[in-house]
Amino acid sequence: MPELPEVEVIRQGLIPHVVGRQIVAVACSSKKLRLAIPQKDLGRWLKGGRITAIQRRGKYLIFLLESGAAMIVHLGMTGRLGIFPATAPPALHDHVVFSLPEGMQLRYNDIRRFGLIRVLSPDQYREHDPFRDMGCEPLEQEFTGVYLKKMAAGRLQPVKNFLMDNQVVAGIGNIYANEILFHAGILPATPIGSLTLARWEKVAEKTREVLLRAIACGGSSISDFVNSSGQKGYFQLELMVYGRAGEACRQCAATIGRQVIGGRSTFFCPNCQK
DNA sequence: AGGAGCACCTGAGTGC
DNA sequence: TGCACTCAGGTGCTCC
Ligand SMILES: [Zn+2]
Repeated sequence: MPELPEVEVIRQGLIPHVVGRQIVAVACSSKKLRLAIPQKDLGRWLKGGRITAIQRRGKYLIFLLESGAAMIVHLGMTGRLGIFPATAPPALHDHVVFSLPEGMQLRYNDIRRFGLIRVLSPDQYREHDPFRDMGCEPLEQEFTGVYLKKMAAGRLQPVKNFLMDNQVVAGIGNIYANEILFHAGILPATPIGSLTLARWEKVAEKTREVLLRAIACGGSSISDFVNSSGQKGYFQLELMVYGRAGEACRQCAATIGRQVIGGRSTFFCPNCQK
């Protein structure tokens, strides 16, 4: 489900319900996500704490607490965060429930349990940047064609793998890597060593455009993505290549191709992308 | 360095 | 109705 746009949509949707509120209680299931849910630390640092901000880094959400502690959440493939009245019936695969004032709850649900929840104490959060190895944020000023060309120097991999490398750019997953390369007019298998600065500038520009447009659309709801209020996004209506193998290109009517690159389904227009 | 293959999970879809 | 198989928005491991 969630790449950068979906995570950002969730962040924005949660802010009015969660920031400034105190967490009255925390309840978790005993099933493990990618790692075990840190039940003890949730009790120690989240329960009774007040959330002062929700930040995003790549596909990670960071909940900051008044105490200086932090909770880091990654949604994996099927993770959801939603706001519900405490009276709403629990859903299958709800794994953590944060009770808020006025009978509301923040619930973490994850069918496949590829998600991740980490709690950092104030000392840990202050002394250790958990994102120090992560690449730059594609919506920040530092993300430019020059940055991409510099990071690509000496590497040979396909441009799609490079864009999905979170140590290069944070937050781009399979859907958006495919879409960005379509709009940039570059075939996904192109080795990065051969790209000129002008083409890298195009990649940077289209990355920003695609991600911002997807956020404005409320994300892509391919099968089950919903925002924190349970509503679907509609960027899937604007997808040019992702999931469209065998269909006609929406720009030139050529047949959209599919190949596996880096173990992931890759879609492209053989005519619009060179 | 980075590719291939696999692992972690559940569920939807397809073909027989 | 069941079974076998493929695929899915992510990450991280081992082996070459
Ligand atoms: Zn085309």
